[in-house]
Amino acid sequence: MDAPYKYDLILKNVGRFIELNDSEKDLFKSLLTEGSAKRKEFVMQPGEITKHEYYVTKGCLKVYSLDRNGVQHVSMFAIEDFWTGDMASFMLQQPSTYYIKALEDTEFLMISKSNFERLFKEIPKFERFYRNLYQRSLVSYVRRTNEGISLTAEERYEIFLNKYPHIANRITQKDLAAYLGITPEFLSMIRSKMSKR
Amino acid sequence: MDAPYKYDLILKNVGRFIELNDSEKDLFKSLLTEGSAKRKEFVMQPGEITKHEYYVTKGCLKVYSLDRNGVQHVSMFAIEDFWTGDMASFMLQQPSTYYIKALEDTEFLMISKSNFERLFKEIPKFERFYRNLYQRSLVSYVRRTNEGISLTAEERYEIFLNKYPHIANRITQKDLAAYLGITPEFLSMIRSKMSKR
DNA sequence: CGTCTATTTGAATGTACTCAAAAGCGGTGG
DNA sequence: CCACCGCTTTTGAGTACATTCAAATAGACG
Repeated sequence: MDAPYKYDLILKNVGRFIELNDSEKDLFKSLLTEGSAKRKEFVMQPGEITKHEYYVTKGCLKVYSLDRNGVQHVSMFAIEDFWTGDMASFMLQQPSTYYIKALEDTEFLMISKSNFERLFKEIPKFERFYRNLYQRSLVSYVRRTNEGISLTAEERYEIFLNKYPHIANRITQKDLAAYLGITPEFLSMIRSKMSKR
Repeated sequence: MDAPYKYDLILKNVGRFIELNDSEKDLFKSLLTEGSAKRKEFVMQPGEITKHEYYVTKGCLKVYSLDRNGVQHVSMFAIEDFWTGDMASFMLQQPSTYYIKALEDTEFLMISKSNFERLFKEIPKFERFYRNLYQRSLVSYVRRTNEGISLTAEERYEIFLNKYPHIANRITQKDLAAYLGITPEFLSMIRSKMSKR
């Protein structure tokens, strides 16, 4: 009951932007690999050349890097129905600078670089799918970039809570602080200040 | 000698990711409109529904918004060979929150929403072009987002100088400060501190 | 040349960080 | 099922980064 469900989920995701017939669906599915990671396990580490893009079907992944002072910075949290990975490393096939770690027992589907290319060759419609997917991601990253340089930590925290309440209540404050770009101590202060209102 | 050059430029840009034959080139060109803006002139203002995506062939555009305190935040500077616009507004056809203003006398090519759709219908290869274009933009926005939350203003300033020296020397410090997300006064301090080393 | 805007400089303030220590909470083994 | 251990969260004091406001100076454009 579990295995087919994964594919229903990803096909529905793809179906937002393109329509596939049965043989195309089968081909697409055949280009995917199943993967999983237990809580606290790494899916990827810096130095590796990213071999896959990931689509999470269950659980939660944290994509992050360490700066030269050893401080974590979270690029994104990927829960069910999220695509993730290190695009720069995947695209250019150069060593990644990111960690991907499971915050919960997690299941995902992966597509390798070569199957990604093959997908475009066999079913050109997928160019359209990814064009749309990236277009949307771009919109949200442009927004997040602007928020990062123009808003206070408190404002960014409130935006995150409103936009991703279902993520906020699955992660620790420490990880959320690393996503917001502030220290856990400061996030704690913000919360106590906000609760007094 | 000027008008044809514009199209050579954009065809070369497109040629990075897809190959077009002559009739495809002609069709593509026919879906573009030429535009221009004098220094200090607005190309777009908040409240408008973005009708076009822009490709700059000469000059420099500043894409920015005002926060509730009236402070400018620059999303990007677009010089020759840059694509720009307000993707969110263009994609969803909802009112923009951005200004686009010419910092120099600027010339650009535009593609309207309906021609954008038509382009995909007539020459599906363009899905691939924009898929690649957006993929690249995404990589740089992911990086910029991480820089915004993890680096000091001084570090972000140095990165900008190294990455876009040709832009840095065309814009004012005030505009650069608005891009970095700091006040012009603070950028001035950073510069004087750096020059003392 | 004059005017308008950008840039510089400085003092006072606010936002966010560092370091330290205590309190809370969750998972694990006995 | 309880007790312990390790990690997260809280709290606080002192500090660094960045802003605000004000005023002087420098530059650019008409």
